[in-house]
Amino acid sequence: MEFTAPQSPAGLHTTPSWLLNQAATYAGRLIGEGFAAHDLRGYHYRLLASLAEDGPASQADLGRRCGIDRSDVVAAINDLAGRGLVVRAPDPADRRRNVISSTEAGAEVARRMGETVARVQDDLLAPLSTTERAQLTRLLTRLLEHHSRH
Amino acid sequence: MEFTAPQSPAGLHTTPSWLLNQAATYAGRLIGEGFAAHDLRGYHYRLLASLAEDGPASQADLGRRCGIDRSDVVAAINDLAGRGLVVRAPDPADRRRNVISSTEAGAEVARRMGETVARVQDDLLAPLSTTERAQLTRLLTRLLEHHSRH
DNA sequence: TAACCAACGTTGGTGCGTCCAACGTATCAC
DNA sequence: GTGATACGTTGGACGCACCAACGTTGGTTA
Repeated sequence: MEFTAPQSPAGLHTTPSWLLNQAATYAGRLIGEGFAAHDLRGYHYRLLASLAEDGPASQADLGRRCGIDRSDVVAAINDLAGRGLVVRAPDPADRRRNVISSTEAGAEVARRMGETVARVQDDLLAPLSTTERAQLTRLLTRLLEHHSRH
Repeated sequence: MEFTAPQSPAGLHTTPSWLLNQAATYAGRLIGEGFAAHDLRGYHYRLLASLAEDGPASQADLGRRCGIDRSDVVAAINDLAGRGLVVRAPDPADRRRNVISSTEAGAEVARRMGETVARVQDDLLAPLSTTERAQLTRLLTRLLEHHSRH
């Protein structure tokens, strides 16, 4: 893949937030291309993966689990339901809620997209040794951990 | 700042591209808030910083220097010119081109936004030691370097 | 029981960053 | 001179993230 990095401003080349942004943009491009093969996007994968891993949930809970706004969950679930990857059923115990469950087809798509994601990691981290990959993962995890507990 | 990290899908918690995306999103939020104080956005900063560091250039060259599409450069330069931060003048040597130069005010705004960016780095990297910050920067640089030379 | 507040799904809209296609104009290489 | 290329510009698209508001339903408290 052709990835032409911006040349400047030179000062940004050593600015962590810029490097982070660039690396994430590149990773996102790889991921996006991989997902395009399934004609789905990031939101769909997050939802399918969450359903596969943690089971059925209301839309609001799904949104919280995946870090997606309630309103965006609606649209994504519409897409997934339209393709039979997910089932939306009213919750008899609480009529405000819809219970979303993955279908067999949905679980299969989640599995294949997961493979795509795994392949992308290898592409992305190709220049780093195993130790360095762990280092990077650890540093990023620490960063996020810290900022999520304000 | 309140940053509520998504809970799941659990598998993503250790996926580098996901961590990268999350960290970049958070950094972008910090940067965006800082820039909002100047009523400007990322594109504007990149352009102003590039002009300050590497001097005047045509819009196309600016786009290449900053990694911004030509068409997006047009709009951003319109904004900057409208605020007197930048001057757009036809290039006498090549009538296809506009030469964009930073004004004094533009240079000053670039400087102040640069300070904002520096402050954000400190916020962002707060949980990491000096050594770890250098490590992170090095790893990300290696990553980008590798992928930009395909 | 009635009043109130909170949570749910949904609609519609905003913003930023990125990218692409197409046009008319100007320049360069042959 | 002709054809390819670069330029600025317009107008549009997409993905992700976010917000305000509404009607409906549920829980809490007076």
